[in-house]
Amino acid sequence: MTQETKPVRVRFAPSPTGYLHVGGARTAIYNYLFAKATGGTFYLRIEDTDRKRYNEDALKDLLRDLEWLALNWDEGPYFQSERLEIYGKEAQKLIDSGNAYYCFCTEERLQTLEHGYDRHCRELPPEAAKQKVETGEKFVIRFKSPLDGSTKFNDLLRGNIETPNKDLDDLVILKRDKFPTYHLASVVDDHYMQTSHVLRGDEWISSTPKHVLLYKALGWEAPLFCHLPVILAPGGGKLSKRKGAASVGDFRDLGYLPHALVNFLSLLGWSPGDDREVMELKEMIEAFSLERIQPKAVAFDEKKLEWMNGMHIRLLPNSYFTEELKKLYPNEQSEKFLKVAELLKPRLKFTNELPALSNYFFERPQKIVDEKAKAKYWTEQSPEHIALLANELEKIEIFNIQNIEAAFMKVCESSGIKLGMLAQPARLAVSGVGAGPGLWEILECLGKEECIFRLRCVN
RNA sequence: GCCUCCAUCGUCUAGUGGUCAGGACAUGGGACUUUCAAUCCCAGAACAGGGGUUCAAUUCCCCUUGGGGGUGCCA
Repeated sequence: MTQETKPVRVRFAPSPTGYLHVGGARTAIYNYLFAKATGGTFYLRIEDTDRKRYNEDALKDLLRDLEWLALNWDEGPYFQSERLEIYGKEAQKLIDSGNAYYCFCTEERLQTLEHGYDRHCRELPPEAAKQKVETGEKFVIRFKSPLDGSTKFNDLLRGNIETPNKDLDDLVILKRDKFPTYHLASVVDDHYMQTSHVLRGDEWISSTPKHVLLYKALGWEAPLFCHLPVILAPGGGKLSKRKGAASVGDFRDLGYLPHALVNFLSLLGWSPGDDREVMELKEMIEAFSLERIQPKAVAFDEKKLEWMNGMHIRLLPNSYFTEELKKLYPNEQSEKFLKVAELLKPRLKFTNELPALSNYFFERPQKIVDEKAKAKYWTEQSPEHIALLANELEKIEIFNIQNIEAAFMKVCESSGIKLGMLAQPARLAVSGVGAGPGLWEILECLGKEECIFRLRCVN
């Protein structure tokens, strides 16, 4: 009841140990969308409590990737490694209240155990334990899980989940190096940072009862939980680099638009409830609700992502492409950029295809590079036909599409060949490749002088 | 092994007791006859299986099967 009236505060809490995977990105997206949809706050927290796996580059990449995706956080990043004192204090509170205990078991001893920790130190008298601590013996602090009864919580997607306490172990909350484990750190932070909803991957479902118990032992109200399904590789199984791109950085390098990725990822496990798929961020925010997330694990279909990227490329303003072209060809005059942008926009699938597809508009092709098209369309008579075409084009006064087409038709008629056998060789002569925008458009864009030069050059 | 979550076309999904089970990607075919795209049209394609509950189950319950996750001094 009270929780419903609490302001929404959600977080993305990655651990800087590797690249930001699409699964993590989607978790971030859902947190972001939920915050924006409810007028809440989205904050970033870095869970860097594992000193062995900490990776500075991973942290940099993570921040860069989130920024690239435009998932702008309202607060943070907060770093758990800077909050050690707080966790230590809370762990001490749990000791004092009898909800946690010191454990002095060595790693060697733990390794001999077959089915997890056997609660060996649980019944050690507090005084004895205290003495050991004071003499400098190494220890961890474990949570004292109840031995009977059960713990339940309400998952926003799955409803009630109840776990018998006998299945819960005495988890470590403070490690030998005085760093907290995820369990303690996230509970403490989510409390003090007033997190209203915990939206995280569903690999956390089985630890949630332990977290609920921790909240209870600390006398706190637990946030609402919503466990998000995982993203699987196309054929099923874990998503990994081996099975294709898996990290946000990979997709950026492949030429995907950040918003296309965000749009696609948001639809992996969620739908707006109608048939909309290609959506602006604003639309997604307006349509977003937790209830519409599916609990089912989903497969990553890169073909659909490709399609969606194309859709978003077509939605981009022409100015995006003219700016890119300006960067690629700084010495060119700008009125050409708009024409090229219009011609290329509908046939781009990836933004990084622009250099290769636009090249011949600005630089003369050295030779015909498309051997396949050449084999299909180029004949012994082609140079002759192209010469006739060049002559015909030369006569044109107003070099526009209509007149260019008429010139082609005239050559076809006079030499009795099909249009394809003239147009394709001409395309190869002018652009070096066998595929692209309409030939008349290309020629018009190139201009009369340049066209004739290129055509005559081939001979 | 034990615990736990999940289950609609190949894939992402709509659906919440009575629907010709809808859409999208992908696939196949067609149109646009200079190419490649884009675009438009058409087609094939699903309720995992078995029990219940009900006049009626894709929809509710149980079991099986399949898949995921957990079982760390990793997150």
